[in-house]
Amino acid sequence: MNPTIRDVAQAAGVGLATVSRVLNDSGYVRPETRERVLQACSDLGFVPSQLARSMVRRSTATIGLIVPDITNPFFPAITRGVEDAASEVGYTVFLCNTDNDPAMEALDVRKLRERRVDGIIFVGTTDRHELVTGLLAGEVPVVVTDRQLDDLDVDSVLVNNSLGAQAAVRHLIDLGHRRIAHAAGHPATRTGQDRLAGYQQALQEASIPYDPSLVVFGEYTLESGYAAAQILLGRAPRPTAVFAGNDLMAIGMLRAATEAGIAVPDELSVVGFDDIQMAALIHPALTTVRQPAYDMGRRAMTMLHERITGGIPAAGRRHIFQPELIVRRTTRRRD
Amino acid sequence: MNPTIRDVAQAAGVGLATVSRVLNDSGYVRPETRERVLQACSDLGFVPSQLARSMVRRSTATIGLIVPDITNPFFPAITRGVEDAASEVGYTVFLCNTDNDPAMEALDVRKLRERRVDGIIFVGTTDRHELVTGLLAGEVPVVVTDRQLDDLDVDSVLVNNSLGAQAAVRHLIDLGHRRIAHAAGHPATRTGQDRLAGYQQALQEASIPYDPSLVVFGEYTLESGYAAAQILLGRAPRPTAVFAGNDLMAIGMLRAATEAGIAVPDELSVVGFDDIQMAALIHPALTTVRQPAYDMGRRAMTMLHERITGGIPAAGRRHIFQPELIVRRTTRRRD
DNA sequence: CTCCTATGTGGAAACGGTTCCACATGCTTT
DNA sequence: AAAGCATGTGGAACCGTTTCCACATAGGAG
Repeated sequence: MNPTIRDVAQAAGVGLATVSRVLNDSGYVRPETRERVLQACSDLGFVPSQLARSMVRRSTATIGLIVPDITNPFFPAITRGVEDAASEVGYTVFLCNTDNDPAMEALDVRKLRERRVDGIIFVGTTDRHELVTGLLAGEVPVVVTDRQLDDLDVDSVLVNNSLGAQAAVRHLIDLGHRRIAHAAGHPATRTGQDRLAGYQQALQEASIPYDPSLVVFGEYTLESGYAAAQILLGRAPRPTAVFAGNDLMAIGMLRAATEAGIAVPDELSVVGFDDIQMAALIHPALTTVRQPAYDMGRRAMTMLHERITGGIPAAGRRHIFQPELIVRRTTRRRD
Repeated sequence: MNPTIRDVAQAAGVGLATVSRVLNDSGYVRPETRERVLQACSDLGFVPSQLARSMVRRSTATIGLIVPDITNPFFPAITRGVEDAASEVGYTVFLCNTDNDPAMEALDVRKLRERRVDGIIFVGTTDRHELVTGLLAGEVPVVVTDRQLDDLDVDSVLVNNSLGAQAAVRHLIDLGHRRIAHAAGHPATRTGQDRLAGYQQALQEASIPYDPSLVVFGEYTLESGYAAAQILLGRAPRPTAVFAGNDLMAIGMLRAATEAGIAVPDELSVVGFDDIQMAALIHPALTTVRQPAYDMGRRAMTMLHERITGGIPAAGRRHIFQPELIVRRTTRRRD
């Protein structure tokens, strides 16, 4: 059994309150007494119970991080950013995977509330407004990342998806492409909608008519990118370029193109979104739109911390990162 | 403020103990009473405090997962395995990144102990025996994954690294290679040592003399693979094949080879280790030795759970997975 | 010399649950 | 009729901290 503060007090020949004071560096303690207490602590191998502390302090120095799937290469970087920023302010993080399953999300939120986390960061989860509003109503600080909840007054860390998509498509247009397909993300996600909107916007600016038959929806997975490519590359005349909803889909499309004997970038240009580590490593290296995932994680955590420690106006704040086009080897001028 | 069990009791017109009983499905409660209590719970939006529960139950249904860096593509799969298995038995997991820094590890362990986790899973962390023995002495259940601590009686989930390395090198030998280099992992890690030993063993079986100048050590990173390649490909005569300590290093070597104008697999065969997702996606697709990361994570968690709930003999158990050679496109018969 | 303040210390209540024990009721068994 | 048991309920102690308050001492100010 773990020794308690009482054991320490007895061993050091002092009262409970005194031990607590040296542990927390609060109030007056004679240096000599402090020394005796510290000695007793290490003699007994005393490890204070954060549980007991949390009960009375009504805060746990703990946050919940809800991601769809840590195995998806976009999320580890965000997670790491959150973790690092959390560590710096003494917080520990609970990790939850939901697979975008609303039931799972609700379960995780419940678990986190029972554990009395000081706050929750949602990253790229389904848009279940009720969940978040419930949290907000219960006065649980929340930050949402990689997902825009428009009608909700919640702190968010976002990337300008529309702008990123525009940059990607403009790049293709600048290279002389006119027949540009889009393998979009899930239509129910704001992220997917915004990128699609950016795609349309860029086309419009270049006076290229929007052709719905060149847009197919997927689920941000490699497989759905592969499937989307099979449809899109079958269109006649075949598109000369394609903008994918994310890197994983782009890589799936690359694969489909290779199998179909379509050379990239010679016969087909491809642009992704995210700039996951893999993007630079595949062959040919993927042209993509970079999201600063690590920094987004960090920012989400610092925003959450500010919200937790108060002093922040009640209104939901938004931090919007600007995406950046990274030109590599999957795009090429059309001759 | 959150309503407490007392508020619920009052609202339902019953005693505290009764509320507790319906919450835990324990003891006798009249169905009608149960209904009233449940109603009061949802009326008040009552969320029980796991903190208070944990204090008296002396267990938190919480575990700590310590990984070097979630950003390293081998770890998300393990993490997911742990998480899934943990969820299934009602546990929540604290995630800690250490960057293999012993000081960070010690800090994280301390934090986890203060939080009174029911157990800790170490994955691929530095071999700080003192840390683990300290935990064991303090009767904190521990499982170690992806790291063999020989002289310690601790539960472990391992892969037969030596066997995997042998399979890789034998594959190269079967293809007619004789001058086979090894870009080894960090020499201080058991993993690195075992793979090196497997490499040597395979050479010996084929009566190929061991040439120390063909072995260079790295750190399991892409950069160190790149650096290792620069050294190894400079040896004369140039090796015709190389076995890398892990996939990341292999990919770094691929890159170095490409830059040096050495064609893979025509002029150089490369084998990796791990079979991270990326391995199948790069070009040419990487021949490698597969570790079942997700299953290793799952197994680690179930072992930990068995240890926590007791009934397991005191001796440290080992679960050893067999690695599997996956032949793709970076290896080729030498003509 | 008294009063006040700074310094130092200990006791007890509180945080929100679980669980042991006592007690009440209505049957069945001897 | 008394005893025993199954069912149903409530009170109080306890888990290990923090924190408020009371109290003690010593030195300086008036």
